[in-house]
Amino acid sequence: MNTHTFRNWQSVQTEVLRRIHAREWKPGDLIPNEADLALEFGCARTTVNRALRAVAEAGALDRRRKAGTRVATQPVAKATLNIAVIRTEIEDRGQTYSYRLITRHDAVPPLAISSAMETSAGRPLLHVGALHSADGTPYAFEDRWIDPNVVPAASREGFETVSANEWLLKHAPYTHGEISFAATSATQEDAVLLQCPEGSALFTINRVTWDGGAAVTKVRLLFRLGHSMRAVL
Amino acid sequence: MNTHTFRNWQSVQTEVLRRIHAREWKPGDLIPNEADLALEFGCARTTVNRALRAVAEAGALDRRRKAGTRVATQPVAKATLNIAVIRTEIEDRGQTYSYRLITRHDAVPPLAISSAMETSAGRPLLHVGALHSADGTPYAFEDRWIDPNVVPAASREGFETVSANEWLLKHAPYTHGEISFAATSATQEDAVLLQCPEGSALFTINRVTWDGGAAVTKVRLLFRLGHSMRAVL
DNA sequence: TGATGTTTTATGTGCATACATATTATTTTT
DNA sequence: AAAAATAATATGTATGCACATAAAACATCA
Repeated sequence: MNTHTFRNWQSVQTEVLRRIHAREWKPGDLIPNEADLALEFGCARTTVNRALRAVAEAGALDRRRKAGTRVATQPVAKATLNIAVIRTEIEDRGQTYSYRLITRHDAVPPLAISSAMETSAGRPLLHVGALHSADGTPYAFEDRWIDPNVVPAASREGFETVSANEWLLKHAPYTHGEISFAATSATQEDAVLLQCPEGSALFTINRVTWDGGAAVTKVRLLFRLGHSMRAVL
Repeated sequence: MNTHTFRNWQSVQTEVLRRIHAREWKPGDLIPNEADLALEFGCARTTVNRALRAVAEAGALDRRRKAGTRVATQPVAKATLNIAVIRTEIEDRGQTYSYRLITRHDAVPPLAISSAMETSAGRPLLHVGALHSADGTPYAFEDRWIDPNVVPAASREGFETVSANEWLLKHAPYTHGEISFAATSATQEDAVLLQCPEGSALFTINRVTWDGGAAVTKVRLLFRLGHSMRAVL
């Protein structure tokens, strides 16, 4: 049949994807093992392994030791979002970025914040509010809590010219984090800041970043109506 | 100094991440080349390569042939979203899923749709509207256009019991797609369907999937207020 | 029958080696 | 001095081999 040989892992990957796509290997099907495929493709098992691993990482194959490799039944689409600094996000679109600090003070956070950050309830944290604008129009409102015990340098930073969004990325390392996206209605306060009607649908990002066991910061970003976040599948 | 050897790529990866995190290798820094690291870590260059490749894929390193490997200056956070079928999304939370087809007919789509799908302006497509519910309460409204030329079988499918969301994943292969997230205000029609106040902030997903050069389907998913989409960083 | 141990098997990984390839750095030529 | 050819170098990848590991399949025993 196919006398052609596949000399590199990319071409093996392409062929594997083609077979999945052409339904030669149907969802749920167990595909031949690496050794057999290597024989068929005329390459080393290592090469097949590399290709199958890549396809599996992309979500189209499920692999388990001994059980073998099968075509994913629920090809859970994996979208990789690139979350950049707001300033560069705006500048990359060719718009002019401006920034305005609104509040910056130490305060005891609401319970929702202290429990999400796993800090003791009564301990004050650094609270920063700021507005990011694109071409003069409000773009996003940043509402952030920072733990000064975790990032002592933040207490000495005014955040008057550099946003916490940007400053933290540069000065506060983190090991992991959680992010969530939602739609929220603009409160009266939000509406004033973002210069939009009260009740507007705002795209909202909530993020908590951790450095090991301690929360570094929790931020809520409110984007003006019309904002959308894109990704490829 | 460190007499310890790193025998596997995961431990090398951990050590590399530690150094980046501890600022031993600062953002922008050129790190030692693979051969030197292999020597230092007491393992093969292949192993170092595997580890560095993984870290680079995660976004913390930038690698270029001959130029070497350097710590990413803009650690653009990459969040990987798992977009599942709505039914399983609901069932995985232990809720009861129900589905109701609202409309299904051939129609000439608005220009916004036909141009996004790159179909000729006047050609009718299959239009499906359906409601997904969790524990009896409306959860998401699905507004979908399907190209019957690309998925002929869809014309023979009633979508009365199986949602297009689920049916397409099983029957219509795709090569790639775009997805975007936004917040929109509920129109009166949306409000009735989702049983929420008019003007409510709805989390919205817009997705177009392609099979090679042809658009398979374009879908708009409106989620009830309160819905959020999570990911880890 | 059910629990427990053993074998088998497919994937996962490490290593030495060789060569490929993209870039940068250097040298030569015009 | 600019352009072109050439060398040097770090990453990228293919291969054969060996062994690790998880988990299914099977056998054994109470």
